[in-house]
Amino acid sequence: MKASQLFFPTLREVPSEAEIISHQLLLRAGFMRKTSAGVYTYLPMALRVLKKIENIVREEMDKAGGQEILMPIIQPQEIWEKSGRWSLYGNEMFRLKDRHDRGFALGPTHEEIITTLVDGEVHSYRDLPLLLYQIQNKYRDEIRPRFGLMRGREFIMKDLYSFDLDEAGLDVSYKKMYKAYKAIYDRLGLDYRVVEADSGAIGGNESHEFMVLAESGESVIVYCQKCDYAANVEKAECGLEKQEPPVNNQQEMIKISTPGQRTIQDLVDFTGRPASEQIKTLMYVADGELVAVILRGDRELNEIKLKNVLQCQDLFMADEMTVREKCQAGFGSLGPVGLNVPIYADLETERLQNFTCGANEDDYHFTNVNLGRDFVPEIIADLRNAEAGDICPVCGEPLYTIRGIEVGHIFKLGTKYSDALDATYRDQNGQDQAIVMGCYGIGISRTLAAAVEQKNDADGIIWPLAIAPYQVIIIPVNNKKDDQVEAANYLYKELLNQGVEVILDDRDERAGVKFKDADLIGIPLRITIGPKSLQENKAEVKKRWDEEILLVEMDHVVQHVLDTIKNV
RNA sequence: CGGGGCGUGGCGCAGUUUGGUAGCGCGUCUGAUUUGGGAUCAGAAGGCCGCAGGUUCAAAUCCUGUCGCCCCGACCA
Repeated sequence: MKASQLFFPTLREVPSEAEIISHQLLLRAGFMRKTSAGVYTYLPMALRVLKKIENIVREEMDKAGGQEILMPIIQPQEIWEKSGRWSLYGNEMFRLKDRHDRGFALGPTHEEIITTLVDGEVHSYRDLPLLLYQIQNKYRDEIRPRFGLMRGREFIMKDLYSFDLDEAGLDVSYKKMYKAYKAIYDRLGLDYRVVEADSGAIGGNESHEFMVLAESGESVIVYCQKCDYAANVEKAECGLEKQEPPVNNQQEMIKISTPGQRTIQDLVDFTGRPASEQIKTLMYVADGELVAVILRGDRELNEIKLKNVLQCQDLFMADEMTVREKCQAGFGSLGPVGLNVPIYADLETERLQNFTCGANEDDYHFTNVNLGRDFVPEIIADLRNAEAGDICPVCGEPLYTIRGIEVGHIFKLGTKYSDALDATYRDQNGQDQAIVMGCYGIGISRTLAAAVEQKNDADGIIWPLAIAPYQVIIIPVNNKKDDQVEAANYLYKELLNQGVEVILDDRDERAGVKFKDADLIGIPLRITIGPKSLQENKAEVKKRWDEEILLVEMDHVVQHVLDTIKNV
């Protein structure tokens, strides 16, 4: 492609709306433009990248036995009501009506459709297992779309659904997908980690997320350097340190005056005791009932764990009015002692001795409080977020944290949807059985953004070769010099003949502009034809991720490029 | 949904407090000189100041409404 013909409107200045680097670069490099909040138009360069990602995904899905289909974006209300999610999905679902006032949704996901389809067409154990997938636009009316493609309201996703006879079959399908996903991210050329994830309310006992590592990632991962353990902090189990329980040295509980001290930090400053010897008390409303949660002062509650322990549908923090009514004290002076709501205690609190907590009276706290003696929790369970320095639940070594962008998620659905939508097959004994399902997603457009987020420098994007919009860009330094133009044209044609995806920057621009643009759009290999090297009948070859400039004999350039592409 | 901010040529912004002929930089177009990291000079085009009302002799500026966009929050007391 000749640059003069290529539609890639680059910007010198950073668009003010873009917050993170991938968003800025994708706009600046002329890959996309915003159409509406969280909705983007992909320009030719981005579309090429998307197609490459899609193709890698497609090949690996096919290799794993998947068959591609294409389901509609627009989905009837009816099937969502059957699965019960028409009401459950809430405001995140785009809803619309047709002229007959019938309800539809723009599909945020496709379990309903595919299960209905399979229910209609699969009747016998002979028809299973079945792996069906699609690459399709999805729609979620996010509360707050942000970070460009990272959290859009329209996005492209690959979703595969597995249908099996039983749990054992599901295990096989799941492992196939796990393997295929690893192959995909290896081929994409991105640094990633597979982490154990929360399968949440969906049910099923196994779930993994595929995380592209990046500073700006929205997910925090804990991982062990010694063994393979890695998990989303939302899921990571928090074990207790191996140290012996403290010797019993319980002291008499004392009430202390703490005027105006509300936060844990206030109390650390005021009492001189570290946050790890304080207890914080959080009040939640779970399915309408007020509950208290206690944690060490330096820990964070994990709401997902709490929700799992409480077995509730609906969970949110209580407002101060509600709390004051029930507890005679406001936030900041709450504590477990004498509290008339059920207490859910984090594991660690049992280890604490003589800790400090609110006295359920404004401006007063207790110190030397002890669990068991001064109050008794309803349940003691793992309720907090994992942190760096926690011990690995597998091998006991300290854990580290790192941030990642969730680009893939696989989980076992079991029979949740097949039960709800009555998708069954007839087994060898003539009995109807629920089909056992799994569901496996990859955010295609998000993967594009994640790649930029991970691979960039001050000059622009650095595409991995496997997904670069073009592999090579040829820049004649001065397109008024016939010998340069001629040499550039020669290489351009030769590379095209070899099937290399190449841009010839034939624009009437100064060298600086062409270099800047080449760096910005992130083409992996750059061939420069300039007067100095051309005199020796050589071209300069530079890798985008490398400073080194190689002088290559004109006759060897094509082979050199082919070798480089092959070896990376 | 709460809080904050912003809508002024394609992009980035100033002008709004104190109403009085709409500006700057980048980009675009023409010409010349240039040509190894976002050139220089000369000239030019391009904006009913988000939209709709209102106040006023006069509104980008004041008032009301509305739409859109961005940021923070909506969990750690």
